[in-house]
Amino acid sequence: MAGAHTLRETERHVDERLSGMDIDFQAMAVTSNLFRAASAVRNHLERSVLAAHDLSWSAFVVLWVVWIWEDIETRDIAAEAGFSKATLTGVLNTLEKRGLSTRKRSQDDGRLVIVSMTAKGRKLMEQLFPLFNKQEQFVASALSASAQPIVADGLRKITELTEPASEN
Amino acid sequence: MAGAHTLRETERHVDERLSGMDIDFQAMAVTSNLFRAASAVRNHLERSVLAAHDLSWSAFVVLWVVWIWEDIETRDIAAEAGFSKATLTGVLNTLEKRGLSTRKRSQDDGRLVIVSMTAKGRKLMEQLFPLFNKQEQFVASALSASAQPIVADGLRKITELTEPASEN
DNA sequence: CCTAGATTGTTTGGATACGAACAATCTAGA
DNA sequence: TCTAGATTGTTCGTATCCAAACAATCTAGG
Repeated sequence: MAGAHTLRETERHVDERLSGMDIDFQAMAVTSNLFRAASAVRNHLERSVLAAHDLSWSAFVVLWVVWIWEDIETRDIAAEAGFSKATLTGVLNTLEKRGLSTRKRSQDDGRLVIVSMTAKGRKLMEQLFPLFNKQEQFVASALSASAQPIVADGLRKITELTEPASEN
Repeated sequence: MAGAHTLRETERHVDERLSGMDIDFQAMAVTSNLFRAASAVRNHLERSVLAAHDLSWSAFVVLWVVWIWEDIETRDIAAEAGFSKATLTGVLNTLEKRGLSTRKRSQDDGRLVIVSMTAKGRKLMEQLFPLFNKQEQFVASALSASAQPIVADGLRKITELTEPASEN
């Protein structure tokens, strides 16, 4: 993952390569660093926290959403977690098989399915999330105290700007 | 993708849910916003630019890396693009099938494979990248002029901190 | 009450991604 | 020179993910 070139080398090389074109390098740096950072951080969290518990990234995300919102409808999980309902079906099957969450049909609306955590799932998250957050602290420690809220806020604004209004 | 709850609602709900625990909310905001932003931006770029040319995300990334570095070894592409060499093999097959790139064995080292672009591939990138960059500008426009370099720089620091030293 | 359309979760088929095993090639040390 | 180990790209098996089609259910309008 590390790359034969550092980020700075890459940026310099790109600058030269595109010198003739009318390119916004600042904007390019924002997005390309965004993807690289997200990938690196996800890998880091998977290896440092999730792997030991044999949890995939998406399984953890779903577990997290259910833990936070408690008795949540599956359509909301998909929206909250950021992937399709088709994917969610598979993840919920896995979580259910491992006894971490359960499904039940809504009584108000027969189409809806409500997901809730088992005691085992809740216990896992209570144990896991502090470890996860420790690594999140490590990640954020790359930023100065003053930069942290600017970055967090900037990322939120980017999300709000680019996230489509509809879902699936 | 949009979610039944806004980011602010989610953050508030999470704050309440975890109020008893010793959690670094600032760090949590940084990482969770990071993933959400990356996902939203990737979707936005796929739909607004790549879909019309029937290019997958990773195909575009590989094309980009090859375009920038020109006659690059596959091991470097994988490192630069951020995914495994197994994945890269498949992507290069696709690109080659569509006549956008070519492979040739290195003459210095029989194990290595050198990738270069075809004229068709180069033409595509010269047409495509300005459009891509226009959308990158749109993404970055979510940030104030003063925040842009702070965010770009912060993301780079996060990458450098969390990216593992070795690869594959 | 009835029914056409909308909504939801699942299934299906196909694309994408990775780790492990493998063959080809190179390198270092005797 | 020869060989054991390292390195590289590909193949294979498996897991993950999505769009489209589908069945079940709800809702609005007559």
